[in-house]
Amino acid sequence: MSRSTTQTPNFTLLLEITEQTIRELGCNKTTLQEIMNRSGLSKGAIYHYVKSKDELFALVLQAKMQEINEKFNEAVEKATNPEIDVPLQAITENLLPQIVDETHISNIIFFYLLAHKDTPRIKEILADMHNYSIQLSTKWIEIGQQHGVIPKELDARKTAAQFFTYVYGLRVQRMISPNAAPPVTKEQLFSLFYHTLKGHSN
Amino acid sequence: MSRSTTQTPNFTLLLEITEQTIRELGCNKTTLQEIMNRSGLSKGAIYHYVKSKDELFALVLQAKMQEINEKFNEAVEKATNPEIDVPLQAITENLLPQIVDETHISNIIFFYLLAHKDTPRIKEILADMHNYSIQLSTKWIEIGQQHGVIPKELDARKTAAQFFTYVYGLRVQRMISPNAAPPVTKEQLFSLFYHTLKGHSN
Amino acid sequence: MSRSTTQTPNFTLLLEITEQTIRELGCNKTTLQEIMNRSGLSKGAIYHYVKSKDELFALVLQAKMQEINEKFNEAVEKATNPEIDVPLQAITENLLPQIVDETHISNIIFFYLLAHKDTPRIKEILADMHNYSIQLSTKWIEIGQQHGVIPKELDARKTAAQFFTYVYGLRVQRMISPNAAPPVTKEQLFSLFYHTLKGHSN
Amino acid sequence: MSRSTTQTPNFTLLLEITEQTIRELGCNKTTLQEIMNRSGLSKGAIYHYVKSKDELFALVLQAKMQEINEKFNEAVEKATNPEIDVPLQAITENLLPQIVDETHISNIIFFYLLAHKDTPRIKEILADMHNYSIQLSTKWIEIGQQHGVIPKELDARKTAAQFFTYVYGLRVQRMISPNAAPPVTKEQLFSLFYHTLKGHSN
DNA sequence: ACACTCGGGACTGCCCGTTAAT
DNA sequence: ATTAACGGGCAGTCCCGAGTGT
Repeated sequence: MSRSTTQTPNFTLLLEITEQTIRELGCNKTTLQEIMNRSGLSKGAIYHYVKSKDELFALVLQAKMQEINEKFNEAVEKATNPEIDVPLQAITENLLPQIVDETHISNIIFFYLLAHKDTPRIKEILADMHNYSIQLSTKWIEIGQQHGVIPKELDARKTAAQFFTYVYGLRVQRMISPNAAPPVTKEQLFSLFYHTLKGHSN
Repeated sequence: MSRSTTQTPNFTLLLEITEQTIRELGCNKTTLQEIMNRSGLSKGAIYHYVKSKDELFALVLQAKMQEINEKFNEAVEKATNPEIDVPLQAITENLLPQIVDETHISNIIFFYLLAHKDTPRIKEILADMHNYSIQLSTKWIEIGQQHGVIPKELDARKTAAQFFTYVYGLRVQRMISPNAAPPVTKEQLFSLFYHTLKGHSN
Repeated sequence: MSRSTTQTPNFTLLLEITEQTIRELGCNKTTLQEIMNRSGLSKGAIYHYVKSKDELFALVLQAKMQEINEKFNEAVEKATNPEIDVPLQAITENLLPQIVDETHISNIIFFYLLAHKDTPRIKEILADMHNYSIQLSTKWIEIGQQHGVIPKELDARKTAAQFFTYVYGLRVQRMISPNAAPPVTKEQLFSLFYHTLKGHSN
Repeated sequence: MSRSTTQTPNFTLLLEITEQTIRELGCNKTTLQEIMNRSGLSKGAIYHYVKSKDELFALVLQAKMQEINEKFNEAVEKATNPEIDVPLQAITENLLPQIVDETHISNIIFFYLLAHKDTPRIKEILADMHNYSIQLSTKWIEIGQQHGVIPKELDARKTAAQFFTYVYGLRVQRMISPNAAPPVTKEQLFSLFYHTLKGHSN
């Protein structure tokens, strides 16, 4: 899949249709047949863009991550720009929930892929996704440290990892009992985060 | 499936074979055909005991939980018996790792089922499993409180839930990057646990 | 199946449940499982009364025929009793429609069995059913002849056969296009019948 | 299924094999497995051409109808061509028996489908088949009227419908008791036909 | 580069019927 | 007379690749 391929209208369509279908039917019931019907693309066409159904799903997930990344970079730019006074907490309030509270599609795809991790390609994508998240989070902590909001002696990367452990836990819990656990509030998340920070040097 | 059915030799065999096969091939590649070949049972026989492949997997998981439960009860009996001086920590050391460090089959099945939670029956089993774990953990905390090891003002159930959130997170992380995250040691787990206890009243 | 068996409460129940289920779901979707669920009988119990699912269906059909037979005999009794003046036409008007206009279950079962006639047992039952119908009809014509309503030179049996050929045709047509063919009125049927009578000596 | 698909060698093969198999084993015992074995086609290949086993059978039936249609058109051409002197009766003698005396496969498939008419698709095909037959017959009667062999005051379509009712009846009877009812002779059929014509205006 | 038809093979779940035991 | 346990066949679904055209 070349770079240029990524921008093909049909490929974009494919991704959108897939996302929409997963949203409606869930991953398991989203068959190639359904995607074919909805998109008008043929099986051959789909497999021209993508090596497997799982990879297709993974690409949808990646696209979602891209979006978050862009928003993050914008926020970072503002935060690091001394001219603009954006407290770190603002980032937390706007951005973190998106990462955590993924009731939406990313979460569904994520756990679908997790169950298919015996496919090497999937495992790889999953690991990438994880590293990417950690990276994002790390950077964010570092900025906090620069601003003096987070103690500088912390290992940013380790802290990020710790934090994400909890986030994963929250996601699982939400999947198991969606109503039992109320959606995480900004406040909870924030306090949790600082708690993680202070607690462990691990 | 009546209670008596559970003890049928063939049913026990079925569970064992399934467990073994999952261990070797993973959930996705564990086909009914393979189980049929290995166990010598026919498809009809299997479906006599079980309503679907997913339910079969879920039953293996439940059986594993049963084992843990029994061990737990034994431990509790010793812990509550004043004659026998078994410090609470012993439970933690022996039992908790089993719950958390499930590199083994339970974890694999768990995440397989999580990806199939759109099947109502599976969702149900998953919720049961969760509640069951929380229950176990709650009881364990309460014993700790009776022995004065754990502060009595804590809400045992909430604490247990908190704790398990983290445990789930650990499991996910281990699945994504098995080598990145080193196996959780007893000490870590114990400290984590007490940390959770102290931290939140949430 | 002994004679006594036929009166067993469970057997009666079985027949009723089956009939009801066929009425709701049609023959093809009426599975043994469904009948088991509804009746509370186990598979073994059912197979104690009946040799196969097809035979079960056939028995329901036979039971229906029994009912018609009884009504017929009552009518015949009245018709042959000189004291009671019941014109032959009364029989025609009340009884024939039941035989012909079987939008109801008998028709459904009949054609279901027809498609399974390669099973010797079914073929046999079907033939019985046919002969039985002809017999009934023959007797009816003969009564008509005794009363002078039907010309005596007709071969009652052949006429009955001819008549039924047409009736079968009507049933098929009704199944293929239920709305196209309007329900046969008493008048039509009666005229058809007399027409058949007059027409062929064949 | 596009028009071109219909001429694919494999599709033609599929139809032929299916027909042959039904001829040998009957509809119920004609399994996909058997067709796969005989044709060498895979299940995927078959389901590429056809949506279900029933549809496959229906297509065989349609193909048979096509054949009759072509023969009919040839005959019609000769009959309407004043140069060629072909009495109408010739058509009747050669063609009608084919329609009626279907001891062969069409009849078997027809009643198989009739028992599966709860599938909407099948019901549709069945209705088509019926209309098609009526159309054919209607045209044939009209030609007869033009040639002065059949009284012009008859409603051709209604007469055709009446006629087919009887034909269906004959088919059923033949299926129930093949030996009881001797194969319909040309003479019988012809007489029946004219009888139908004269009798009803209905 | 892009698209599609055709085809292959694996797998699940369903369903009917049988048998051993009681 | 009734049940649980069991066997095995079948249809339909699905993912995917091979070959073809454009």
